Amino acid sequence: MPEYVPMNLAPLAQQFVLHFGEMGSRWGINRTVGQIYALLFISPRPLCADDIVEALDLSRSNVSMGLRELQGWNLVLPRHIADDRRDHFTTPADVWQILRTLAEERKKREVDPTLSVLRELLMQKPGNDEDRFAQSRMAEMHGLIEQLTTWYDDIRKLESERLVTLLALGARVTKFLDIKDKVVTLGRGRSGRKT
Amino acid sequence: MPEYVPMNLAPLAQQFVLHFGEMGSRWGINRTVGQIYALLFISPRPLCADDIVEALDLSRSNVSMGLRELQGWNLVLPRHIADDRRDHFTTPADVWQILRTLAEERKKREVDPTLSVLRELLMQKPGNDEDRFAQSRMAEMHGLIEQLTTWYDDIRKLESERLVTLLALGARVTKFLDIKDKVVTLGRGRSGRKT
DNA sequence: CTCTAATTTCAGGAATTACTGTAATTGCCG
DNA sequence: CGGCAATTACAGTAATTCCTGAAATTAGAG
Repeated sequence: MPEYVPMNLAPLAQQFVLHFGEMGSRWGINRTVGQIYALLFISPRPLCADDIVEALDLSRSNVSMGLRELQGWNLVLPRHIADDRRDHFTTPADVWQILRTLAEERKKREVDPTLSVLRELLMQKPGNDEDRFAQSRMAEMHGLIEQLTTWYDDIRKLESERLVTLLALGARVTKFLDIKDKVVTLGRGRSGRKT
Repeated sequence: MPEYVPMNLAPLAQQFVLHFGEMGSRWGINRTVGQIYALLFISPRPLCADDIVEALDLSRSNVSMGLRELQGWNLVLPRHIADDRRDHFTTPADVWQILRTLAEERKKREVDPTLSVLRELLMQKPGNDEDRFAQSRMAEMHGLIEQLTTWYDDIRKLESERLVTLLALGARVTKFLDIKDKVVTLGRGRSGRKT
């Protein structure tokens, strides 16, 4: 339903903001939080809460809660503006930095808790065969997540330029490994791993 | 609130199932869908809807809807069982395959729509300077997503063993590039790219 | 310290999403 | 074709999440 939404926004900006609002629910944030983020992302200068109220026609307190949530995700930063007592907010300029933040926060919320539960459950003694099977499945899942997070820990420190290079290389990396697969041991800091 | 939940499940399985239920909301699925998936994941044999009703104490129709949703995600597959008219369901055995499916489906739901909206908005003529700035931001976002999806398209075809190797290599790949960064052009199928 | 602008908290109501039981449908078997 | 088991659609209700306006709090300026 294309419910009427009075926004004081240029058409391009408005379409962008509305899209982020709609996607919000799929991304685990709500509509207004999505809209606030989108607005800040495309804004050429930091905005204060009242600017956002005006642009998106939300209540003042809703904007306050939305900004708080976005700050909790480190996706929005307070930025002081000279000669204005009101807080202003921006999104970081570098989109690759934004990606890193997003990855970090989603990992923290969406995978770390599961990893720790899995570790705990794998410590318990199985009561019967069903349990034993269940634990073997949990072990597989645990192994996969560990592998992914180890890789992520390795990758996340890369500065943007490097990361782009690595992405551009993509799957072609494995071509190397065919020819010369001892390289896997090349720059290893720590000693042997289980697998 | 640790609301009373009568599940007919071994303690280990129950803890796992409850955890998936709680995480469900963070993952964009609801509690019961999370629980159903968890149960199938650790079950040594395919289960039918009634088994799930029994194990999790949900209504029959709720289970039906949950299974439908999980099938929509390709995370759960119907599996016919001899001499039983009822449909039975499993999760795929290979966790790496599950990861691939998950990535595929999340991309389809969470990034593709945004990519296409961005493309569309970038075609439009800006009405003023604000629009021009907004478009430059959208172009940055678009570039990032394109880069990621290109990489993903490259990676997703790898069979599990290769993928594991690539993950294990991690950031060390870039060490190579320092020494010999012409390799970037090695196996390129298509001609030059913008960046 | 007081006054005022800015922000946040919070309780209640609105909107959305999830769940249930019943009724309808499907499809297999004789 | 019935007849029966299994599944699904759906409407009503329960639960959750979201949003608002009013009241409380915070913080700077004078």
